[in-house]
Amino acid sequence: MGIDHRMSRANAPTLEDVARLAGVSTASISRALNDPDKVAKPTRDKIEKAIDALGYTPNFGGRALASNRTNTVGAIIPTMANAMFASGVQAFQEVLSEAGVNLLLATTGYDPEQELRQIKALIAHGADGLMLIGDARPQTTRDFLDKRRIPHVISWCFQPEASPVHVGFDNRAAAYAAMQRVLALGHRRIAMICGVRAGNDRAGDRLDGVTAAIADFGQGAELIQVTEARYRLEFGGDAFEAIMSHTPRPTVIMCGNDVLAAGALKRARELGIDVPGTVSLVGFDDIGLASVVTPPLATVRVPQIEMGRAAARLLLARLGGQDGDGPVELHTEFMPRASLAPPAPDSP
Amino acid sequence: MGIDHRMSRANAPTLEDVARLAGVSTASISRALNDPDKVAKPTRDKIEKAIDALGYTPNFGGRALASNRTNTVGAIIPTMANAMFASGVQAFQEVLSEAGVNLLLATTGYDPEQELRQIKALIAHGADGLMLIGDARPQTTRDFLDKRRIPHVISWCFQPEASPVHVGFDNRAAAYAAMQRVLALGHRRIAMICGVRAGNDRAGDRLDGVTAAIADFGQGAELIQVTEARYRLEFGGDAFEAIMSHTPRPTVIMCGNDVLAAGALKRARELGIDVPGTVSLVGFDDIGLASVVTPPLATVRVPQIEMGRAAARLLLARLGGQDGDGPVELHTEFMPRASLAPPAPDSP
DNA sequence: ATGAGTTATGTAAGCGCTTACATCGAGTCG
DNA sequence: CGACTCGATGTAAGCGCTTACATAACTCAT
Repeated sequence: MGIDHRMSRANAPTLEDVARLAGVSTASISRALNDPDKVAKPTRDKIEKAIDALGYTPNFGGRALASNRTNTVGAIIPTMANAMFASGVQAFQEVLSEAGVNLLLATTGYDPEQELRQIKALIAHGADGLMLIGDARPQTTRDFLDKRRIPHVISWCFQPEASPVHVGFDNRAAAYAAMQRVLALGHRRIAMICGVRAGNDRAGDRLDGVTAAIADFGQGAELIQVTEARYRLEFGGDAFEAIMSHTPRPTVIMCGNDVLAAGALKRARELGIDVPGTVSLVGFDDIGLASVVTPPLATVRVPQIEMGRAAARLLLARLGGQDGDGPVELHTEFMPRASLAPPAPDSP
Repeated sequence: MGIDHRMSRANAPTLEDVARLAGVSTASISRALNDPDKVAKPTRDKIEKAIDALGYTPNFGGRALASNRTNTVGAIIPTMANAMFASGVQAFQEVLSEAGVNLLLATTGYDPEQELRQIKALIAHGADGLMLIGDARPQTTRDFLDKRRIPHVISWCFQPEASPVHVGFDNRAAAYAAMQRVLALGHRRIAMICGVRAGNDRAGDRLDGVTAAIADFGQGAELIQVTEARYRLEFGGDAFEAIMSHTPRPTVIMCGNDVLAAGALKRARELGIDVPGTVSLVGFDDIGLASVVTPPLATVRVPQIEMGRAAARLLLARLGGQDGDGPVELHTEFMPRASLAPPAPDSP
């Protein structure tokens, strides 16, 4: 390894090499690189030629040390296995990339301790700022972000009293609206397969929205069962099976996200339970999956791409010293599809 | 921004602060941090106490500059929209994380120029090494990797003559094997929806495998149509529709990946074409989607997680100055599922 | 006891870059 | 035409860390 270093160092031209070749000072080159307007055109040309001739690229460590910035930001998400985060992060990265900023990515598996560990790791690795998902995190973590004055944005959630670092949508309101649509179709016996709520405010908010909509609706509507399940196909299936093995059965099952709903749907097929004939299914997120399964899943469309982009823009603004125009609220849309139908007429 | 810097600097304790408080030299602290065995236990304890008291964390730039390492590696993948890459990258990142290495992530959208740009960006941002997907890249890019002696691994592909930087599976062989299985069922009129081959060796390899298997099989088997399509649901659907609107129709369509196959399946449903009654469909990759759609997709299982892990291990080994045990070949498995059945008896 | 060998610590020289400040020359204006 | 301004460039002092080398404090066989 020592050898490697020496070799790469030996190979790598430094600012001083460029300066010598171009016949200017290192300061001018630095300026030409970082703030071209400060350097006269002819000088800039000489410098450019020298840089090309040597194949010079600035040394990252030197730059970071002197300027105290890395032009790198971190994103910490629960998992990439969920297409929703994957596409959001992709959009996030694309916007950063256009601004010459790179992305450090880490995952937590929905574990708050893991999140703090990753926050520390990314900061130690030089991230200038962070993008985090959701609002549920221990005080320790909040304190760390505050004390270290770490520029960050929080995405995938939005509360009426959101702070300027938030960019997302109101999970509770979206779930409330979806539930209203379902109630309007005539459903009264409702079950929910909810994501694990510990350390995940979105899961809790979605349940709250469903609960509140049912309560506000009245007319005998009732949430007869709630099962928590980790966001994986098979757990969605297990939860579905558990719910359907109880009497009375619900006429509709609201699911914490599309993965759970797809798992439920798959299990329904395996059990010979007709969807939506026997029971309707509603998902959340509208990932690609939702429209490909049979029947297609009714769900809530979440603007994943736009959210990733908006998060990137807000974070870049904050890093640039501006406030950005946060908080940013994005809107969701209920997508009625064939997995949702009115309850069968013979169900009381 | 200037103010921000001054503030964060003022707040941030340096090695010297710790040294003063602990009553030792900065060198000892550096050693305690990077190579604890070199420091006696009592000294280490004093240092630890001082670090805790000050809340010290090493400054990234200083460390990178002095040691010429960042403990950061980059991964450049075509897209995160494909669950296959998403889960591979997740596994990659998890292994790195355990080794205290962080991940810089960038995407190319399958564009070779974009790949080179991202390689340069990640290197400029201090990546010690890179993980790249596939073997198809312009000479310019290869030259850059060579001249700069950038440690890297190449994943998602494997050729018999693979170099030690490869970790993946043989796309051609996997497609060949799948095609053999399909031929054994009795199919003779075959079509393929192939990924875009420009800048994507895996797409080409898969087509080659299919072609070769058909040629070797003989017995009147014929590849009657090949359509290239970008890896998106709707393009898979379009290709399916185009293929099925020609006569003679194939009895089976091999698809370049599961996304194309799922798109084809969706379109089949919309067109009222029975799968597998009228035409069988075979995918590739075995992403979660494949087993959730109706009918479930016959496909080729690719060890995404294990590939990500193996890539990480190999890259870490190479960064550590060892050769690692590359190349690493991983194995695929054909997954027969309901979207594949023998051809209808009335088809000639 | 003594010198060689070993281990623990300190000293100080950079790593490559940015940037405050100094300098210089060429306009501009009274 | 001299004082002054202003833009372009150079000078040089760090930024916080690692590490080669020097030094000090041991151990232990002789």
